[in-house]
Amino acid sequence: MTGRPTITQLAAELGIAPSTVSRAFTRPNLLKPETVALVQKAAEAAGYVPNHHARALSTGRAGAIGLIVPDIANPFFPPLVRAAQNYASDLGLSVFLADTDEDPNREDRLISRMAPQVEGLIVVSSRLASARIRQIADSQRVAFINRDVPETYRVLLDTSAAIRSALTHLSELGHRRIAYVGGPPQSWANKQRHSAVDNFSKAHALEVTHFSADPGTYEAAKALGDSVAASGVTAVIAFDDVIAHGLMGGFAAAGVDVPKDLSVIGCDDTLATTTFPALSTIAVNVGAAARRAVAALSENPGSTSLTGARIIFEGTLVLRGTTGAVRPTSSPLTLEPELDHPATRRVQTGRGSDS
Amino acid sequence: MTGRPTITQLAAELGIAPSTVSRAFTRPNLLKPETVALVQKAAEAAGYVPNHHARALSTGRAGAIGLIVPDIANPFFPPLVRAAQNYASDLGLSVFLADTDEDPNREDRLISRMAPQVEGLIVVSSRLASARIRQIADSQRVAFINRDVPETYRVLLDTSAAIRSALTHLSELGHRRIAYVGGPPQSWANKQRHSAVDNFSKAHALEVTHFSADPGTYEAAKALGDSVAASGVTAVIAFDDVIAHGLMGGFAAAGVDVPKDLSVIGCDDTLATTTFPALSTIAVNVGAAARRAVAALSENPGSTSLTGARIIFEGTLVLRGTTGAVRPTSSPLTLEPELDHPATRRVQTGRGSDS
DNA sequence: TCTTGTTTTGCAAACGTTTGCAGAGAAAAG
DNA sequence: CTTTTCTCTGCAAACGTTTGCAAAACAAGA
Repeated sequence: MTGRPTITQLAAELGIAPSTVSRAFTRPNLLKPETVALVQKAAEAAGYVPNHHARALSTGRAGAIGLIVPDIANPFFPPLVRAAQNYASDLGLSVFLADTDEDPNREDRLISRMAPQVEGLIVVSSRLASARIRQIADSQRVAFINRDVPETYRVLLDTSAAIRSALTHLSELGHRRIAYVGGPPQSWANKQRHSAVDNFSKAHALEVTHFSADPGTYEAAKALGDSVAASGVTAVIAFDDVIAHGLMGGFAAAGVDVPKDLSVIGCDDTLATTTFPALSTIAVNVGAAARRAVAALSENPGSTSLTGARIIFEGTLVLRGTTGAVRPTSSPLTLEPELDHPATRRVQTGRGSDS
Repeated sequence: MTGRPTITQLAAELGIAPSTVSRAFTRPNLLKPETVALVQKAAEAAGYVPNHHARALSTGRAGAIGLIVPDIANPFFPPLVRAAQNYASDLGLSVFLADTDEDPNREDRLISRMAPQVEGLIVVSSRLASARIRQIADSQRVAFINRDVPETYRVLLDTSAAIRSALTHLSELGHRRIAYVGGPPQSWANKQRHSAVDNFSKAHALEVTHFSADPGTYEAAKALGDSVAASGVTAVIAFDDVIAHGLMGGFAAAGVDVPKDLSVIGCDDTLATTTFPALSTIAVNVGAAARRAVAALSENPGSTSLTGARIIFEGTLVLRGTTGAVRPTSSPLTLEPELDHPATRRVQTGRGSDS
């Protein structure tokens, strides 16, 4: 009828003051237990639910956080938003979700628009320039995931140690020539993985060829399959599982057997068991990262920005079915032969603050 | 310093009334253009952003909608939330996302908790009982997707026509014994697809065996691979692409070739191009459904509930690489032979209001 | 019975907007 | 130069909470 009942209506009905009703919910220990019970019964009966907006206006606390991701359709993100949402829910917070569509401008707009109405923001895999990020972090409560800009609050899923394990493992299997197939070039994770591969290889006399499946899609990776197979490498490390999966699709189409002809290791463990053979990959604790970020936002609700921090969760190598010993004869596969040693295509090796 | 500037502060600074400032944003045509410009400049300079909570409190419009899904990690949902979010954003609405974890109680709680703070709710693939749904629909503005309860506002992705096409196609290829591998039993889509297969088969002398990959996961489906292969069917229609994918995993492990030994057709077109061979499937317009639901919520903002409606978007069969002619000799595959004609396992054929 | 102290409740202001109503000018009409 | 009509702006109340402060009620100590 008259819409949802309000605290004032409840109070009138019970012949008590609105403030008392309010306190029955927010600070019941200040009230006589019987009063609390009375109010609760009436509230229950009337179907009263508190108005978040009024509360937010009064307390200055929004009761919500914002979560911004580049592309929710990428399988890396759903588990993350799930974890964030669950944990936020436990803390009594709702979560606004927004998708930037990989567009930095959209991301920037989204941040400005959401920031004022929430307790804080979680920005995952930001595509913004470092300078802008620092600027934002100065005036907004925002936690970044997988973006490493100094003096911001950031939680990072670090795979470099796991990548080193992966490379030593490959090396023990006899692999000497490996490929790294990168993803979105602006991605911090991509840069990080790229250099992890480079550094280790340099130190251990492995020869690495770089490829880039630029938008990071299955199709892009699949299209790269032939070139990778023909490049003479015997193992490949992919930026993430969807690229690994795409490569495997390309390999299968080209008749290249994994792991007999080529070993492949993915990253993120998003699809691992859904490929055949099951994908060896680097598992990464997105849930922990998400929860850490949520927790950070829920603390110190007063402050206008988060104090800088660099939280790291390390990934771990998990071996499944796509890695094996190098073929007895490591002679090139029978594909249209390219240049003997194709000039190793280097894809941006920048090691700035957000590498 | 003093936090974000407010309308009142802006007004004071400019020596005008708060209402004028407010109108400069909400009804600029009521004001002298110069005044509007003046206010806008000052707002820009001061970094003013309107406070959504205050606005919501004053207008009674929340400026946000809620989106509730059973499991964001299931690849069916991300494109849907993406479409919903994009369209909502165009309409100036934010979106709250929540995940019920397939738990009806959690879903119920979530609905009650979110409903009061939003313009309306979109509930996808609800696992709630029909009676409860009707009850909710009576008092809340909620649009359901893929749940068919009379007198509610619901948009349905109807695949039955496409399933008929799929079956006639299989039939033309010579298939006579097919399997339907179902997903979550409470799912409307599952019941609908189940009966579509049944009805058509009955009418066209196809023999259908039912299986259920109950929680609907890749693993469950993969584990079912052997039984399906051994059941003597020559084609299978899966509830969705992840089940189809799981089955293909199982088949691959068992040495069963797709499509030579067995044809498979998925549903939803969520992974289609990422399998090898590429999965034949039924494409479904989740984006349209999501947009329709958002639009419904944004209309008639005054009303306390949505008027009943049944919007249908039909799926279409898309043939890729997993369907082929039945094998010349349709003799049973060489797996441990089960009973000759395993009693067709029937999985819940209920055709109630939410079938 | 009168203090004094404690617990429980009420009053009223505040949070930042929006909006109906009315007042002030300015323009148009007489 | 009035009167009327319009355009523009201001006043103040309202939205539903929370919360500092003070009043009231009660209990305890004297």
